[in-house]
Amino acid sequence: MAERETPLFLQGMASKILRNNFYRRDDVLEICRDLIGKVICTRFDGMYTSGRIVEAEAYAGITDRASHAWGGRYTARTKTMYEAGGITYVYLCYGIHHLFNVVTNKTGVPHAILIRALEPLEGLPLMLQRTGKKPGDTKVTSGPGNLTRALGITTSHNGVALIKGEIELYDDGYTVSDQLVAAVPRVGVDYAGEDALLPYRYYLKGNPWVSALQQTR
DNA sequence: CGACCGATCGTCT
DNA sequence: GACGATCGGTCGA
Repeated sequence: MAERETPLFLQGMASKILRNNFYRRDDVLEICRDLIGKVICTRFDGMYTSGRIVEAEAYAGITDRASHAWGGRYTARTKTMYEAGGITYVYLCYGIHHLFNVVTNKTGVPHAILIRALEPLEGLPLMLQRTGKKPGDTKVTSGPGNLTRALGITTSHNGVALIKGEIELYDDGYTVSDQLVAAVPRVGVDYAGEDALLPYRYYLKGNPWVSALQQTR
């Protein structure tokens, strides 16, 4: 069988799929920052979409009160995070929203990164159809719940490896200087006490697709 | 604008 | 039985 095809827009570019050596590093903050500017592609039932990551949050495992794995919680839901990096962690939030995370680090260390916003690259009409949004609405891929709806990701994709063709991340050579990356507290984690103040939310400064709230500069 | 609220259901206590 | 790593609508200033 022929090698799996490269996404159309990446052909001819100096692009490469992110492999396990990218995800299985120790520093979840470093990986989170590195994800800013990378490309997510999904292909479900022949329907293809892609977008560039402009916002993400790190969840630093058992010592992080904001993480589902805080204190070493190991349940049917959180066990995915304890697997080796390079897979998804997708869970249902508020009974409505499917939130997409990338699992990092090695087996037994439940680190994860929540992808919060994308700049659409390909398949925007399909994203608009999936979300019921109108052309020009930047909320189509802004916010973790909106983003998964646009990409077609649901909890049925929990635990899927990020190199199998359904959900993949790429480095297409687009570079993001440190000057353009902001690090601020995470959204919606007031329950986490002082850990709610940690600057674990990274975003591309000035990018219109970044989800609302304190777009400092 | 900002504050508030309902939706909706899996997960954990 | 309570509570979300959210969103979009409404209401009032």
